[in-house]
Amino acid sequence: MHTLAEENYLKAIYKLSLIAENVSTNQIAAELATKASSVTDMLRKLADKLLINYTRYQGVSLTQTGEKVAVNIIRRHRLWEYFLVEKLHFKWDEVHEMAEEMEHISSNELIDRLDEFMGFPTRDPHGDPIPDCNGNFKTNDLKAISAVDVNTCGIISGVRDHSSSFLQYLEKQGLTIGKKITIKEIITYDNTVVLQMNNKDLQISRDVANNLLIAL
Amino acid sequence: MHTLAEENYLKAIYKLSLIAENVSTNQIAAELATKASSVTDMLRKLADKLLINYTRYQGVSLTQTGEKVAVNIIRRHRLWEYFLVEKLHFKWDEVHEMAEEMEHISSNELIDRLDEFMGFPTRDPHGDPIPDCNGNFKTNDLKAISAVDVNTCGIISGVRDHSSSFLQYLEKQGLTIGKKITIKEIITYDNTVVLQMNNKDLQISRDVANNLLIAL
DNA sequence: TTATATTTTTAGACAAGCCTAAAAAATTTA
DNA sequence: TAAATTTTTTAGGCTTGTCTAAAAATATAA
Repeated sequence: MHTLAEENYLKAIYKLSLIAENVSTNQIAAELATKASSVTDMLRKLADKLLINYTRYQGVSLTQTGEKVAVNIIRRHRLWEYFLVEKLHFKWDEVHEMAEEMEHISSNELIDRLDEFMGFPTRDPHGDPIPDCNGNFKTNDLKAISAVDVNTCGIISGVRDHSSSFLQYLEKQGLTIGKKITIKEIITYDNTVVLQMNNKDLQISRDVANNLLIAL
Repeated sequence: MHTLAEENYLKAIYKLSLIAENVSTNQIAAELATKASSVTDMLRKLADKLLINYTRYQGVSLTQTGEKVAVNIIRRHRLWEYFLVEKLHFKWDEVHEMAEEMEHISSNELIDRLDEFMGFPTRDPHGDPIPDCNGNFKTNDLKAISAVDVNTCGIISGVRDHSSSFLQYLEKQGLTIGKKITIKEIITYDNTVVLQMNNKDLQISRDVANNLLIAL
């Protein structure tokens, strides 16, 4: 269907589109750890295939077709992550790279059967929504802990940083998906956040609070 | 670890090595549906990496390392085929192309866990042995139906042709792995073979008899 | 054993996807 | 608004893996 490189570009553009409508060449280059000139080459190719809207110097956005392809890649990625954690018992910080490879297996029939086999899960192990076979999924209505008021309580439901070091840290602190927490205090000196979980207090840095999402 | 192309060449060389010790450039080209000149290029590369023994004009054989890599690819292929049939309920004629992609997912940890998840199967859906995590597997001691004497009986245990048209034909005739059959007669005119299965007679062509394997 | 046919390799080219260096366009700053 | 800076594109090159056409080596046949 599409080459590996094309799929990775579409995924990157999709991800960056969530932050800002129009995506710049440099942003894509940074996301994919490649050079701006390489990005320009690929953008022309993707535009030729009608997967993106592209005018020189003006940045890009996905076409409807492009977005469909991107969402499908994300569906495949998240379903394989779910499989790896729920069926093969990998930890949530171990699955990203494997899923990065597996998401390029092309058969949709395979993915739909995998979905069925696992009971049509709606969230991956990091709390991100899994698109269904039509590409529909609930948009996450989550807030970073750093963005809520003191005394708010909520359920840990997602992360912004998917790096294994961050996920390992959360695991160690017991800050995993589903846990109920209350934001007790924000220390003005360095924005450290004091949480309560299972009747115990826990301090997390501003950085961690920025990357940990809760449902209110 | 190795590129997709390298893995496919190693697999092809391994497969051809089972028929004849030394494998020729043209044989590999035919197996991979490519040109002899392309094969020569790749052989030099594989030889540089010490994966094959290669002298110009003399054909090739796998080194120990090369064979290990090849067997590992076959292990991955067959485990994924097993997964697709046993867990996702695909038919045995539908899984080859998918497994062809999946066999290149690189993590060995993933494959070992998949193996465990499925209870360490020893045969794939076509009856081929699945190498264990050390690369060991039972060699198939099977015979083509065309190669056994009249009145022999045995269990259908493998196929030589993995094409979906052949597998679909077998399925339709009920000639699936595990079935007990007796070779009743070989019609001298065209070598048609008359089988008995479940007390019913069944005629198969010489071609089919050549590609259907039984354990005695 | 020489001629013919086949197989294999070499030479040179091409597409995909990447790179560096330089030019062009857009943006920011003064 | 002109100058400086940043961003993006172009130009040209590299690697991988493929191809065709031609040359070289090997195998077969007369």
